[in-house]
Amino acid sequence: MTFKRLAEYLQRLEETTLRNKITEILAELYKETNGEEIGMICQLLQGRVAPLYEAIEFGVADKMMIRAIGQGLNVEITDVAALFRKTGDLGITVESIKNQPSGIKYKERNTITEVYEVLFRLATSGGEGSQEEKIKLMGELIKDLDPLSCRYVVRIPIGRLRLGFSDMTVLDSLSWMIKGTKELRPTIEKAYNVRPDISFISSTLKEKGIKGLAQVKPQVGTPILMARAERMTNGADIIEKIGKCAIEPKYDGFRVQGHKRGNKVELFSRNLENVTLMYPDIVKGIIKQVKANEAIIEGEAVAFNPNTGEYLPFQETVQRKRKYNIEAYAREIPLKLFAFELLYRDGISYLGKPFEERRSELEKIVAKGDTILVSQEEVVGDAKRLEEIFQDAVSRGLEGVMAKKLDGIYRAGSRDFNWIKYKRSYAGKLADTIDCVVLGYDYGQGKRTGFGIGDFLIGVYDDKDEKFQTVAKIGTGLTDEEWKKIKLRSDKLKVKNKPENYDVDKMMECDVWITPLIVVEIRADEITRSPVHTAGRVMKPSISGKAFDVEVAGLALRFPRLERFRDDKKPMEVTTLKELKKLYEMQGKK
DNA sequence: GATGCCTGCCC
DNA sequence: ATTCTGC
DNA sequence: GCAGAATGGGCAGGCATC
Repeated sequence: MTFKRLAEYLQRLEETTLRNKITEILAELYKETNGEEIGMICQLLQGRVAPLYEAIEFGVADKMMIRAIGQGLNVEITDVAALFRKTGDLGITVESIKNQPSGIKYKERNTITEVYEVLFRLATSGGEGSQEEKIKLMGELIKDLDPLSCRYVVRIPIGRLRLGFSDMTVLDSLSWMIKGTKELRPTIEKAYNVRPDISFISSTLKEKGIKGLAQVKPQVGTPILMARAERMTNGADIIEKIGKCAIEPKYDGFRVQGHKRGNKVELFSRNLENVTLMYPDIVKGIIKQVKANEAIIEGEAVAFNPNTGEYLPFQETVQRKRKYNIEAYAREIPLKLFAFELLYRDGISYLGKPFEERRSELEKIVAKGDTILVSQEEVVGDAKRLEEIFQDAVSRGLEGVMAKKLDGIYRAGSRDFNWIKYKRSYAGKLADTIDCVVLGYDYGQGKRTGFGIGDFLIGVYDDKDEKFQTVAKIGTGLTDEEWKKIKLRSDKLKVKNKPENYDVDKMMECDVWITPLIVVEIRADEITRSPVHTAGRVMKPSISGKAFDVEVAGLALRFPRLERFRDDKKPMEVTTLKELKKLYEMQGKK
């Protein structure tokens, strides 16, 4: 099949928002392919050339792609960037440049296989000169392909196909290809969950039918898609939703799935990256403490201070995710793994077994020790007790709690109410919001292009410096109507240059600056130390004296979102730097 | 070797 | 991560 | 309620350049 033919299908898909229709069109597309092509197509639709658990990344995003478009079409990079700002989509950008009369002929016969192979080479290129190489490969593709194909070939590496469907709909459509209905989706999904390789799944279905997936079972060494939790904001709702449930603390670390066979252990991140070499302490812990020949367990890894026994904030924990200096960091910032799931053990899959059974089996196979701790849990049947546990968790400095449905299966890859997270920041206390002033905004991408705004920069006031200093950009919490409204209001306040009394890092520069008059109430989970936000930040000369380094990091907001507009407040009444510093200090001692 | 920009991946 | 929206 | 698409802060690491 030609890539052009695929592009025509993608255009049809992009034009409809109806998921049933999308499913049908995809099935129609598959019918035109052979077993190899369907694998490549499904893989490319994920914006990749290999499954997540293979360490093959494009290493190409917006900036590199802009350079590739410039080189491929012989256009100034600044012009490409300008058009991108306007269109909010690099696919549309390249297509519209390509549609301008240029006299350059393009081939129409590139096959999907050829395009896939170029993208694969691009993704596996590395080392000195590799950026030039990637730009060259991408540029040649853009030069060779027709305008419509260019739209999609550019969107694949940057992972923004924007077709209105993703993995789950692809699984539906594979069912549709075989049966003309979605009835095989559960079977296909079950296989995909334990072998998250869409190329394998789709090719197998095409060549062997649904029977081909019968042998796909959890396997040590192949990561299983991780379950995620829905959110709720109070104990009563949780009990009403799932009844009697198990409550566990919610730690602020990162997810780890551990695979053990004999004395060999592999670790995977939530995104299925193989992270075995990064965490030798967890590997040793699993070998020592997990009493099963084969097992797949899951938990949250959190760093702690070995001297005080206190758990460390996320910003320190995450430093353990590294490629170099591993042993030194492991000594300085050791990890504990709070195990909360058993997914597989010695030939038996626990994915479809109720939580209580997974949990009791987990307790049996994890021996007491220093590194792997089975997560605490309490089964509760009433909201009052749930709230008590939640309050206790919060006072211990934890993020909140997780509630797990007692008879719920492990819903690999999906987010549903078998797991519910109840976080501190949902509780809606005034202490978690601050008032800020809008300093500028950026043009949006995709859907937000139409609004002319995608996010806005906010700051607090430092009455000592008499400057506005930044704490976050806001890109969520507004309805479509509110986006349109704030854009209109902002444009009335537009100024040509960044005002003198704005203290903004280069990284946070905005497309449009405005007079500081719009006041917003912002919710966040936490105040963190920031290298790029300027609230309270102090700089010092760098070693060479030619640049500046951060001496005291600024303050910023973690998971910032708009709570509401505060038209009743004046800009001079927003939170001051002094108040923000106080809030930061207070959160340390809860 | 220092710096800056960019990317991918944690949340 | 959070949030909004079409189906 | 699911699935998808907008968007956040901030960490390490790769590569290019000064």
